[in-house]
Amino acid sequence: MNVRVRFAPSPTGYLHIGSARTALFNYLYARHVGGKFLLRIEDTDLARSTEESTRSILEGLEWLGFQPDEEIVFQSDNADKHRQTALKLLEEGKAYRDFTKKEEPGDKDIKAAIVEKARQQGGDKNMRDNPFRDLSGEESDARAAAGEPFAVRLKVAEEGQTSFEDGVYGMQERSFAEIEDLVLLRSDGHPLYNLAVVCDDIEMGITDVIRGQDHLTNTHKQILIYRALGKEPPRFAHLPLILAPGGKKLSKRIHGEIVSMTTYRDAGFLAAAFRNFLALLGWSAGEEREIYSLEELIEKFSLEGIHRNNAIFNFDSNNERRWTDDKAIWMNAEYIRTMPLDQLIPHVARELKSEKLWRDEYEDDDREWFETTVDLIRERFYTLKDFSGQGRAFFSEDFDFDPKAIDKNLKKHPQLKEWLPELADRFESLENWSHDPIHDLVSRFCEEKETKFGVVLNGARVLLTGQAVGPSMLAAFEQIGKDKTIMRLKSRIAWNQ
RNA sequence: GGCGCAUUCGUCUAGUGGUUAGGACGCAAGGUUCUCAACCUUGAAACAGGGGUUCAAUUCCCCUAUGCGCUACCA
Repeated sequence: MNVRVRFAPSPTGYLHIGSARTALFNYLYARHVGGKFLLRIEDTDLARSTEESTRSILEGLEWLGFQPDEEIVFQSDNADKHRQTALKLLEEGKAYRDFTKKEEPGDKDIKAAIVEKARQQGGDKNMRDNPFRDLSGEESDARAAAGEPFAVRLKVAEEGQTSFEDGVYGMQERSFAEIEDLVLLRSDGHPLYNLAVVCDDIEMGITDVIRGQDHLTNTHKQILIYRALGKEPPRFAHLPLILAPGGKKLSKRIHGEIVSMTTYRDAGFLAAAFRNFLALLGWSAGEEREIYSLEELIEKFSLEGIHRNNAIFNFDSNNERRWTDDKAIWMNAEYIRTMPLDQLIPHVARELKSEKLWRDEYEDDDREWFETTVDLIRERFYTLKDFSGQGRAFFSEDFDFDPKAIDKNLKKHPQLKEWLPELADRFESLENWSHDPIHDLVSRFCEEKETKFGVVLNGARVLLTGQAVGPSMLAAFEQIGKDKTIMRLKSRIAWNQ
């Protein structure tokens, strides 16, 4: 049978890191076995679903490169079918009408109220004590005909258990005594999650459900629905969760933007690097290496390599340098400095365009210059943003001077105020503007002034790039070019700051 | 409260009934250097606790602790 998997987010916020990894694993699994990767938007909770969320999720997926193989399914479009299915189960006696009045939510937090109620009921709760469970068909029909509102509940058998072999967690069993007669249809006719998921998964021909471990107990309920419908359930595999530092829940409300995929896209991460990072959060190929291309991930991916324990996404919101996981930052830097230059170039171009630093010549006449420059400066960059930030002076005259750099490398050596313009004069007469002649000239200049090479070069670095750190100055002179080098060495702007 | 899942360096993880418990990030020290990275070398850093089983347990079993999940006419 051809494998068909789906990623099924509910559009109640942007694509967060846990969902992104679920999408990744579904994608890798599908590609590994040559199956299809589908996308379903679970927007049945009209009150909380927004189009904006849907758009944001789609954007996140697009950035990561996970395009669905078939048309996107919107769950709300199938509400009628879900309803029909519930009614069919009702007709067949596999479900029943519950005429209990719907409880209005109290003032308290819904979640807290549920836990409180559960605590009071303890372990003694009889899941089959609903008085309408065994109501006669005639009476049930009559009350419904009279217009009395009802919810539809699945009639779970008294005795027995559900079981399934989870692709990650192994054999899972649950006694019926632990499963309530779950509501399929609300009293307003609205189909609920478990029903909708099962119906759609059947409809879409899903063979493997790979989702977060938070659905582990739902799976038993869903299997009951499959059975009631006379369908064979798909295979299931549940993924460990991604937690915040300290092992706490990673939440949009508390942790904010840091959990959103678009944050990483906008912060200058490469999708390839972030995918790679995500893949290693809860999965391993069992080897001592960290860098994997998408193709390699697809080739090596297997459910067996997925861990059972939750992983912590490490970050420190009080530390600017550690705003997100160290390893993610490292991996992005690793990609930036080691990936094939021709693959990096388009990303840099996009960044420069968005910062208005792009010139069309970079694509034709100055293409070679552009490539060499990118190759030179990428060595110490962490994100694509650095190309328009730290690397700005290579692409524009409009760059800022780092005050610390001025103090440390310029003002500490007041003689540089005379020396650097003098060096510029010497450069004027240099015919061959390339590394070796520049080196010889500077080194003779330093001997003459009886100063260290570094003093002059570091001073020049501040005037030429505005930074205290950067690539080799000799290479920088060459790349920035003779005219601009001379001009910047003579500039007084930095000195006056 | 009930049910379920989990527990190897700070973090991501490898691994085995007998290992100096390996790698990566981060951290520290040193080397290199025009700066900073990169790179190289080195270092600190872990089997949650208690019982079993066994000649031998980090590995198998049980208990405890801790964390997480579920416990809705949410998804």
